[in-house]
Amino acid sequence: MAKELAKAYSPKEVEDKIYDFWLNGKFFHAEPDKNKKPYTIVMPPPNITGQLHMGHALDNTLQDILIRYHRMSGYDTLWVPGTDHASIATEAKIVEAMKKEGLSKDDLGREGFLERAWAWKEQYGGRITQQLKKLGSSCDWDRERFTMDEGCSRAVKEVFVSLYEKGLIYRGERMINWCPHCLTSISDAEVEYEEQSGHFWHLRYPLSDGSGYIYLATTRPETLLGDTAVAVHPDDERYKALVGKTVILPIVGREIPIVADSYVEPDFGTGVVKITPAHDPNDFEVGLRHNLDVITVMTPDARITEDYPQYAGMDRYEARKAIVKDLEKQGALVKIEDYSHNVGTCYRCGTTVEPRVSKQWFVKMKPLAGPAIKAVENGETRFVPQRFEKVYFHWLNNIRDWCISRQLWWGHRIPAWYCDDCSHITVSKETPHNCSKCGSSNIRQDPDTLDTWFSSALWPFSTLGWPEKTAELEHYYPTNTLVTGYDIIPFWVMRMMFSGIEQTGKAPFDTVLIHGLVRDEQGRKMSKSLGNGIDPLKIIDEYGADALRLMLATGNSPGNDMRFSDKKVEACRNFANKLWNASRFVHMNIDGYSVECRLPEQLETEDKWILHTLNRVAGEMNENIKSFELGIAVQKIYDFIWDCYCDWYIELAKARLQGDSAQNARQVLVWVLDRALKLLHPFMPYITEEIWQTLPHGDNAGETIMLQEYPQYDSNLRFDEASEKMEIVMEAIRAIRTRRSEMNVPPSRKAKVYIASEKLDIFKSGEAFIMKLASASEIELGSSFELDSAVTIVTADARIYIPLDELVDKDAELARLKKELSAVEKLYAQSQGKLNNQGFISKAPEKVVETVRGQAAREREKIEMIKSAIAALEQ
RNA sequence: GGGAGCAUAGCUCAGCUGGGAGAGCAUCUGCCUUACAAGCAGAGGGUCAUAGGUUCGAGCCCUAUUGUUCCCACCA
Repeated sequence: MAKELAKAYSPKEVEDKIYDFWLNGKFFHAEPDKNKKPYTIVMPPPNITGQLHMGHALDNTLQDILIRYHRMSGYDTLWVPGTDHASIATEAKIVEAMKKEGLSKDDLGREGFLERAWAWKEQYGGRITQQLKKLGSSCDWDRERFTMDEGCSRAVKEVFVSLYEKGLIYRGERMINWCPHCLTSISDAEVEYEEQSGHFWHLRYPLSDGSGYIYLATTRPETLLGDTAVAVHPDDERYKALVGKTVILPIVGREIPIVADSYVEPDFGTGVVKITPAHDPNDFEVGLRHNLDVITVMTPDARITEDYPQYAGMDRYEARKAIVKDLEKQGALVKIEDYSHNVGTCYRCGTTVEPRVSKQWFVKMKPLAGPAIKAVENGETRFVPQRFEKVYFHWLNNIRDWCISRQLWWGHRIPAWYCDDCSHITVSKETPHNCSKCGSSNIRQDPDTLDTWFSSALWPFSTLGWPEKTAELEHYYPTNTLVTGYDIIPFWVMRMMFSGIEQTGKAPFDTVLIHGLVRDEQGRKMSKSLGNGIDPLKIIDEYGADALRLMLATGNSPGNDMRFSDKKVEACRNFANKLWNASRFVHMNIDGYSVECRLPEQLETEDKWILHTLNRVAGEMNENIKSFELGIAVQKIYDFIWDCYCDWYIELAKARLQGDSAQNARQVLVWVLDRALKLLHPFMPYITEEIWQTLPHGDNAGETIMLQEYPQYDSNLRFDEASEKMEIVMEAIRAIRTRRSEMNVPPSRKAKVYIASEKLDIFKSGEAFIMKLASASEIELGSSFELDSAVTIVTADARIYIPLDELVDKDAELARLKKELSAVEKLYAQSQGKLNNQGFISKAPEKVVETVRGQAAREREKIEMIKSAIAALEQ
């Protein structure tokens, strides 16, 4: 059922239609099939608040390529899509939106707020998945999940309780990172450090005994209010005598001890550090070692507490100014120095974090990290590229306990209940009514929720039904490939690894394919604040999803960042159009004839050449894709379609389509196109499907290219000899074209071509092609010619003459030939040099030596050809 | 302070386990050759950052250097 194809490919008219066709056909859907090997990817769930950006586009393009490839290669292929509730990011957005209405969380209350959050999820949660569909993502939408859906919630409780019972989750008062804007704790991984310029305030604290001062410097004078000691290094001779004495804290007037602690670097500054255990993680540690008081001087939103009436209510920075001023008044300020240092900021809102002591829930990491490290060390899971192992190992080796409680409402509520009567903590999967210890019914659930990554860490198995032993879990777990950017290895990959191993005994995937960032044209990170983000949907709208996908897949190697540019997408769009027009050509020549997608029995040299080439490409592509060299793979089919199929085979076929072997040519045209489309399909799914639909197929072909068998290398399609013959003819054609072009002879000016060669049969069979593709008016073959004046062209296999009399300058021809001769002689000398080198002959592999011998032989032949051409010309 | 990446044509980048440097874009020339001007046929353009080393042979491996980007790190 052939149909008319439009003149230029128009993705807009095709893509949505095809996507619906795929959806209606349920082609993306997977059911566990024990007879097939599974191939599974779980999609990194985008945030429900998110919009599709280039990073998603890249991530999902790579996944879709792998999924489509494996589906076509006969695997039971499952791609699980879904979204993440993204507790902190979503809650922040909702709070922001509420603020515009003059509402706060407390106005709505927990219930009201959650109602609103779910409504938000309903409204925006589907947006990004819609956008993913535009890309052509072939995920199983019937299995779409959400990190807060029932199944995931159940898995979260299961894991929390089990880790708690094993003693791997505990509640404790620790120094944590606190975001004064989001008003919640955040984990170490969620702190981003940035260089900030600030000051170094040099202060002096008077010794209590009035014997003098101790000098120190700080970047945060406002924390002075909470100082409970001053520390020096135990070996520091300058201060040895002072240890054990006390100083009077300026402004506050508190008497605090001078302690000795090796944390202090004697060489830095004065070698004295003020210790504020409540507001600095190191000071907290020092405080523990010396039993110091922990005095919190700031409220959760980083204002000074009521305990210090002169500063109460001021935020950190106002307080800093005021305190510096007061210090100056008291004469405690010695000097101010400019200083730049690293400051931790909240990765969501950018606010400078405030280290804070508070009671939180933690996951004990050491016991979990070990097996996760081992799984990569022993190859159960590997990183591609391998170097990212180092990032992974580094994080796990230096990991500290994971703070998992968040002072947020949107998220999985911590399944812990506190007893008002006996203060026992009841941790349970089911909501308890009584304290598990004293039986009291006065129990209250912990108001906090879990870090959003706690649920995403379970994603590879929670989405497959765990903790139930479902058929899905059985069949599809462990999953195969995890595709993600290097930036979330510490957030997610690592946590999925230890969670998967701890809960299921198996690492959640065999391969972690890491890709880089998509940057803007100038190489900058795309960001909202720079406003340099490029909307993938706009690009799809303008150039088509296939063009975008091709651009993202090409010229990009695993783990490396890439730059986005319209120019590149345009080039990819042009390729789509090229393919489109090639199939238009095929249609023009098969429509009206009865053509099957089947190779004819009688294959011509050019048929064998294209089949041979395509076959090689198919073999290589399979290898490349298996080793995740997707960019290399797609480049090969791109080159094949454009350079081999369009620029050569179609042109060669034109010469035949009028003659006796037209029917055979039609079949080869169709067959090769069919195969090429299949090879290309994972990369450019829409256009390949659209074209494939219009072509004749074999009887057993299904209704979609998606489910065709991915072409494999086939030794029956190897035609070395015919290919070499074809290359000889092609080389002659190229050589003639080059010479004509150099002399500015337009194609319309045909000229007779004389070919002198020992391989006349080859040129004889290629006559028609030389006529057509090298603008020959007539061809004469012979062993040698004597022409008065002619353009001389030499290949390794032939001397070719074109009598373009008025364009020929005999001396110039001679000069040109001599120049070429010396060039070839130079090459020949190089080859001979190698062959004369005993080391090369004895140590280089036989294959390489053979190649060089071949080169030398061809160079030798070419030299002979040129020499006899020169001789002929000189007569 | 520790670690990693990158440095190849004017630009953006490929180059898989070492075996005679590639693509796209840009530039130049000539073409409406009946699928495609989003095209066709050609051309020019590279001491593969620098210096050593290993090897019969290095863009690729080793060492050092320079430049650049990123990640990690509690020097107040």
